[in-house]
Amino acid sequence: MSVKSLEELARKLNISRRTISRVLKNDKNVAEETRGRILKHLDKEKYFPNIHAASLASKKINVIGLIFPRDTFINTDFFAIDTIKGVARAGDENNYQLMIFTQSKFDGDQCIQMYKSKLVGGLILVAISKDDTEKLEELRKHEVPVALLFAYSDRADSFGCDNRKGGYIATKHLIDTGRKRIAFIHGHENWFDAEERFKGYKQALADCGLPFRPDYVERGYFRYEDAAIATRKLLSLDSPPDGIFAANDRMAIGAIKAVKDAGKRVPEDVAVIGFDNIPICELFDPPITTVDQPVVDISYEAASGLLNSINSPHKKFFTRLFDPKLIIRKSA
Amino acid sequence: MSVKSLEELARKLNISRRTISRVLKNDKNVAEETRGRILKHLDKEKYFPNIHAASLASKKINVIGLIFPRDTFINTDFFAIDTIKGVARAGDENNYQLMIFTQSKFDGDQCIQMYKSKLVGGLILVAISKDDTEKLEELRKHEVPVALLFAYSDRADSFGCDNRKGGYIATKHLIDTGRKRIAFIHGHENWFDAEERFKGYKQALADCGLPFRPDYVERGYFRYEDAAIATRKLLSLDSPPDGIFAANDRMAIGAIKAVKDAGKRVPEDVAVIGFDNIPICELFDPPITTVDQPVVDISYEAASGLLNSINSPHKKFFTRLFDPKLIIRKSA
DNA sequence: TTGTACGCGTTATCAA
DNA sequence: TTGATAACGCGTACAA
Repeated sequence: MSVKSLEELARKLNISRRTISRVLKNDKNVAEETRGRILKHLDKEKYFPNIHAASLASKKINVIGLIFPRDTFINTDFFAIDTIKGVARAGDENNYQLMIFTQSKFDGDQCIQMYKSKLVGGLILVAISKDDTEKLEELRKHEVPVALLFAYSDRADSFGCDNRKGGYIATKHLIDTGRKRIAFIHGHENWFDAEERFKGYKQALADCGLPFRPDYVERGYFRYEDAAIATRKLLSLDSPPDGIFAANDRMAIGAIKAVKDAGKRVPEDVAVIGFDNIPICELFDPPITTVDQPVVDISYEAASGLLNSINSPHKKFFTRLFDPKLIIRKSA
Repeated sequence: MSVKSLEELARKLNISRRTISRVLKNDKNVAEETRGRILKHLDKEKYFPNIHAASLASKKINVIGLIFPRDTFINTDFFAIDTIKGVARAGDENNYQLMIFTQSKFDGDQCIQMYKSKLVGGLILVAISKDDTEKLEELRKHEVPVALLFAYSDRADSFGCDNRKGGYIATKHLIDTGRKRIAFIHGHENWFDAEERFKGYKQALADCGLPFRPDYVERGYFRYEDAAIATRKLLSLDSPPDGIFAANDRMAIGAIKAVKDAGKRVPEDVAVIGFDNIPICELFDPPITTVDQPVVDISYEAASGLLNSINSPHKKFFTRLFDPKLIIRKSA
């Protein structure tokens, strides 16, 4: 018992489309008697408004897109779900649907295409690299509403974790627990987050009067194998570190493995702290001390921000940083 | 330099909309000279067809929906990304976009709503429980094209891993490596997968002439804490098991922890095998032997199957099972 | 080979 | 309070 259009309903009830539309939209300008009659029919007739017709006529789009470039998946897969949760929640609350796109690498033209063809009303770009950030200019020209998630630029509203602070508190924790020779395992070049964590690391060292030693910095490219290699290198130094801050948890795991393999103990001989608080941290042996990013919250705010800028476009962009949280477990 | 409709383009070129539409659709019935002229303009004018107008006119929808009930996220989060990858790939290949919905619990009405309102052309339902499977009848009545992913019913095409075989090879591996007293840590009631894995477990025992002992079966509800409790219980038996097959990796981790905490070694004293091959397995200490489901492939096929049934609806449904693979690491 | 004109199912303006 | 009617932008049967 379902009816395919307002028109059909209207004919059945001998009432104009417009009036039915009014009751559907809760418009008050309808006689109670008429409203009742329509509602009763609506109950048993099951009418589903055609979204395309509505969008076409109203020029409104209740869909936002979430873009995951696949080449960054290596770093984002573990929080993709939390991201989706946060964005979906904001969407639900505002009656927006969520469309997900995974691109092999960030593709600005495709983004413009999706917007211009009215597929989406705006886009959330997840963890695009510094290079990709340049391409935002193009999107801006086309007035595509955009929110950056875990990426930063002055060409779009940006949402992320205060990674510098995170790097600071991680390093500070190592210092506070008595470590004097603290190494840093760096992530990718051109990656905002690792860069900021590195700055926090250096700042903490400086604030506490510890020297910054370039030989205590190795690249691990966010991968645990590379972090293990980096760690072996660090351990073979004349004066090996007694604390390691890895720019993400995956690398912390690699570091811990390397330390163990070298016959040393974590945290007694070398303390290791990570970043991200991925699920494995809690289950690992030893449980990994790390820095937590409130991914769901950040994503929720990014989506809310996007919806906001869809409804009231602005030219002046902002960056919103969320506080990271130290999670102390056993590895440091 | 962008033009908002075919109409506008047509006026600029003094050519009818219909002809432009023809070159856009690669229709051959266009004079080469005309085609060239149009293409040249298209280059600089940047025209993006309005998707809603197209859908409205053609009655075709190039969007499929992927539904994740949140109450099952505890078991699905780790493969959600792989699922999205597989589905997105199938979509890309067929020019379909992907829309994602996370429902707090499976909501058939909302599914019907999305289909009837033309938001999506079909749906992939991920890991809905046996109970929810009942609600499919309603979707069928409304002729919603549906593919079940990691769930099974004779009311819709179903795609998943051959969990019984998986349970069989996991148990068989324990037996083959000399274990005689093999326990099973069960998942949730009403969960297809755990049930099937359990059947495989029993089958393997039977085939190898080992007795099935009800006291060797404990529920772990897919959670690692509960699995740890279950394991403690198992270890306190008069004749404790020397091998444990946990219905998922999360529980395998709990089991391993409990075994270690009891002062025993894995795998020497108790071998532990899991299921799913989640990322942590490889990184865990010891690395966890488990059974891998080809999640991306299964998802890809589910999506392809859905697209297929959108284009040629069928009343007779099928179930397609994919082969699991034993991944031997150190825990068993 | 090209073009006309109607239909798709809404929204929204304006008049009754 | 209600109802014609014109958009919205594209697809397509049919005609030229």
